[in-house]
Order: sequence, then C-alpha cells, then structure tokens
Amino acid sequence: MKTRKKTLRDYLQLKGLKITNQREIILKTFLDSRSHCSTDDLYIRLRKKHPKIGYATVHRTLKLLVASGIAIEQNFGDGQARYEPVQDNHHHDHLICRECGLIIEFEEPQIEKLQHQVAAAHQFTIESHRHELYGLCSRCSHLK
Amino acid sequence: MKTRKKTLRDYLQLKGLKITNQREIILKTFLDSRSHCSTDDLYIRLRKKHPKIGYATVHRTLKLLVASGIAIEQNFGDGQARYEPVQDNHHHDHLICRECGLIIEFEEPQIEKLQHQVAAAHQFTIESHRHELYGLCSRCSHLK
DNA sequence: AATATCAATGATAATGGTAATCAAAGTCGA
DNA sequence: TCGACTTTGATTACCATTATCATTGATATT
Repeated sequence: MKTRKKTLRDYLQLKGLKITNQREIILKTFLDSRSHCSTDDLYIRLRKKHPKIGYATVHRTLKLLVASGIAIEQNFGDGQARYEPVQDNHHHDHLICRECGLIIEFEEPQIEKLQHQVAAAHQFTIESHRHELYGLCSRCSHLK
Repeated sequence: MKTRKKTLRDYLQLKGLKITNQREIILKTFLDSRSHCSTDDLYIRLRKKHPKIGYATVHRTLKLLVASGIAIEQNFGDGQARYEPVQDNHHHDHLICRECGLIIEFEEPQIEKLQHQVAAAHQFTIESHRHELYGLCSRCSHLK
C-alpha cells in the first residue's frame, strides 16, 4: 500500500511543487494528531518540536493535503475549519455535541443511498456532501 | 394563525425588548425576499427604501429573528451566513450547485428517520442537523 | 559540485464576515 | 410627560483566513 508520504510526494511532483522538510513534518504531525484538528491545534502541536515553522506554512500545507486527497476539510459551525485524514472506503458523517464539543463519527449506507436517489430525482450530480447532527451527547444530556 | 409580526412582538415583550420600526421593517423585508439571503443581501435590499437603517441593525435583527424562531441560520461553506424563514412542519435540506450557486430544497422523511436511529444508537439527543449535497445542477453538468 | 531558476518559507499585513462599543435617539411604563 | 432602559448607527475590534514579499531552499542542468 502507498504511504501517505508517498502520495504527497507524487502529488507535489505532478504539480511541479517542491518536497520540503516542513511539508513532511506537517504531514507526519497531522497524521499523528487526533482527528478533526484545526489549523491552530496543529500549529500549537508543531511548535513544541518545530518552533521555526510558521503559521502560514501550516495553513498552506493543510490546504495542500486537501488538494492531494490526503485530508478533508470540515466545518462544524464554530468558525474554524477542521481537518481529518481521508480513510479509503470509509466515508462517515458526524454527531456533534454542542455542550462539550465531542465529535462522534457514524456511517449509514442507507442514508447515502437515499441521498443518491434524491439527487437523481433532480438530475443533480453529487460531488460531496455534509451531514451533521447537532445536539447533546449521552453524558451531557444526563448532566442537564 | 399567528402572523410572524405577532410572533416577533410576543418574543420581544417576553424578553423585555422593544418593538421598533427598524425591527418590523427588517422582518417584513426579510419575509418578502428570496430565501437563503445573507446579511449583505438583505442590507442592500433594505437600503433602497430605508437608507437610514444601519448594517449592524440588520445583522442584530437577523440574529433576533433566529432567536425568536422566525428564521434559521444556514451556512453553505462560502463564508457567510444565510437566513431563511422557518416553515412550520416543513423541514427541508439542500442541494447546492458549486457552479452557479443554485439552491434546491428537498425533503426525505426516510433520511430523517434513519438519523434518529443513528442518534439513538449513540444515546445522542438531536437538537438540529444539517444535510447538504454539493455538486452540479442539471444545467451546469450539461454545460461542462 | 556549482549554478540558475523558480517555488517555499515565515513574518507581517490585508481581507472579510461578524461582533463589540458608545454616544445619541427611541421606547414604554409610571 | 418623565425617566429608566433599550436600540440605533457609525465605528472599531476581532478572528480566521489569505495575500504579500524579501529571503531561503529545492532541484534540474551544466
């Protein structure tokens, strides 16, 4: 299986871009971090071992990871983009707790199927979708 | 049936807020506008007949309409909030064309039902949700 | 290995949507 | 009508994101 490091290198080469230490460090740190991290999250984490890497580079590299198909960008309405590694053949959507911020992933093939039926009925070609359920997680709803 | 003007008045009274001309004008103009309008859209529209109303007031009043249950806020990923009147017992989601910006509404009770099953499986209490399908509308996919 | 070319970096400033501030004006109960 | 309190509108502040630009770095060519 092709590593994601290789995927990034191939993408950079294809586009005539350069393989740099920063890009590889950011990729590695991104993959090691918990999912759904924001640019800030990643920047703060990187700063511990690599204080020379600038915020702008982290931001640009995250966009690059999205462009190369390694990551996807999410937005859960708190005003900052979040990124997560793409898992092949493992699409999922999210339950988001408004109280504690907990993010639970879910998969529901039947919903996906119905989505395609809806799109077909409108002669609409789906490129991507987002489906998020907001509310209270089990713990927070008991605390109320 | 209670008009939305009455709904707003009741809400304001309940909260100890004031009924003002601006708020009623903004409500009326909002309801008369095409759906899914942004703060800018509404401000520009208002300026024609009511050039004295400030941007901040439009912004604040839209938030107020959301708080009073008259409108809901949507965000389709273009970096600006959009608002639409709540239609009782008529929840819907959206198909959004990335090319021309067309927004199509859809309803799919089966999806709603499956959502609730997913939430229940995680002991999660749904307060709201968003479900958007992004891609190309019929016209734009033919033009490509 | 040295060089030339072009992209990347990092610090900083610009941008754009949203929200806070505050003096002046308006609302509404007493 | 008066007074307490809210709203308004202009402006500024905020914050995430994006652009700018001089310097540094990567890579192909010699």
